[in-house]
Amino acid sequence: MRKSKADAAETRQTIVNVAAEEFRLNGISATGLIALMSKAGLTHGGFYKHFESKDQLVAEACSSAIDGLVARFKEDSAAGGRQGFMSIVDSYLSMEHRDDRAGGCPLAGMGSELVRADDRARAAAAQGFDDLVAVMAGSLAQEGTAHARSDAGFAMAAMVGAMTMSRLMSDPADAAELLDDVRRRLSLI
Amino acid sequence: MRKSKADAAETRQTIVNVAAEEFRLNGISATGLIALMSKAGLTHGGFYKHFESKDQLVAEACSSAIDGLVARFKEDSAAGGRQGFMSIVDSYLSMEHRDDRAGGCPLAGMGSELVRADDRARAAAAQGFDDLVAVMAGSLAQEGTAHARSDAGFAMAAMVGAMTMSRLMSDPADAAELLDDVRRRLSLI
DNA sequence: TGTACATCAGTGAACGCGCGTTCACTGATGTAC
DNA sequence: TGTACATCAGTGAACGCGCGTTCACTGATGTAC
Repeated sequence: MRKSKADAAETRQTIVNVAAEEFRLNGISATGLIALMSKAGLTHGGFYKHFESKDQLVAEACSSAIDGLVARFKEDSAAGGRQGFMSIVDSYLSMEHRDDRAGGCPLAGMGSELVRADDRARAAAAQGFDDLVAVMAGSLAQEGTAHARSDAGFAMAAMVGAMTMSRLMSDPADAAELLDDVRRRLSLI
Repeated sequence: MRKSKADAAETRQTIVNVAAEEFRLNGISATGLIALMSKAGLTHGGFYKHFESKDQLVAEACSSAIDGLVARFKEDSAAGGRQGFMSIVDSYLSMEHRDDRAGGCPLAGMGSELVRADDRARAAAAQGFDDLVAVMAGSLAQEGTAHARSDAGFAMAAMVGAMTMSRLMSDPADAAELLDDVRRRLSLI
């Protein structure tokens, strides 16, 4: 049942998208390829027609998820300046983001697993962090903030940590309080 | 080959200690009980004489690692005040900590995995975050800082995020730069 | 204090299961003439 | 444009392996008398 090139490319993209969600939701090593392919509407045997290994998929799924977040950062900060910067911060540090692991920031969703991941995945994550920081720094620089880059790096690290820690807390009120504290503090940068 | 009560208690503690290291170093789901028991100098069969399940061990190992870190926070901040606070920050955001995953902060080492872990482990991690924040807030409060608690929560979240992100970076210089930026920023709290 | 027996920490084989990966096969797509 | 054939996306069974967990067994420890 050979599929057309267009169909095959679409299938491949579907697998990457499903993987990006599942890895963020359930973790990388806890997500099996059989369940993953089944979620994508396929049987597992065809996996290796698209990817050389699970590690390669991890790297691509990570890149894809990061690219999506970078795009959202750009949308959020369209206004530019301090206002653009704070739009990113507010959107990132929201309870909606906390409760949407599957669609949220991959650095918060898979952070500690990415540290141990394949070189390609780790490199993609590190590059992604830089890209996100660059978007934030871009907004800050418009205001002439002296240390836009390092301020943005600081903010991004704080945001990833706050999101991860907020998800540990069982009481949503505690989570909201932490996110709020961090949001308020970052507005003073 | 029954062992004395004292020996058995020591064995149990050894397993928890080895687990706390291995989980932080290699991840929770990537660490198998057979390898873990072997590292503790035992065969795997005896595991269930001490723990009811792997999940229980995860929770205990997490608590144990957190307790160790809380103790270090207290030592570091013995001077109290802003100086005590910054001693914690400097020690946490060091390259030595970045390169010592096995002995470092469990929130940074297993953060995204703990979010998905057993309720007991997640609760232990959340409690641990609170405990660490409490120590930092204690130091800040001595200076009469108005919002000691929320400042400490902000600092802790930023530290966990910065440590995790710094470990993604392959170039140690990049990692050091991020840690330094965050350290400098937190000194301005 | 000495003896008989129950307890149980630790051993090592075994369990069912899901993992990542491979492979022979199918049949529609793409290509060469 | 029509035909013959090679390509290859997707299927489903199978692979070896390591996982968490169970269990019969061993023999030193702990306890009752």
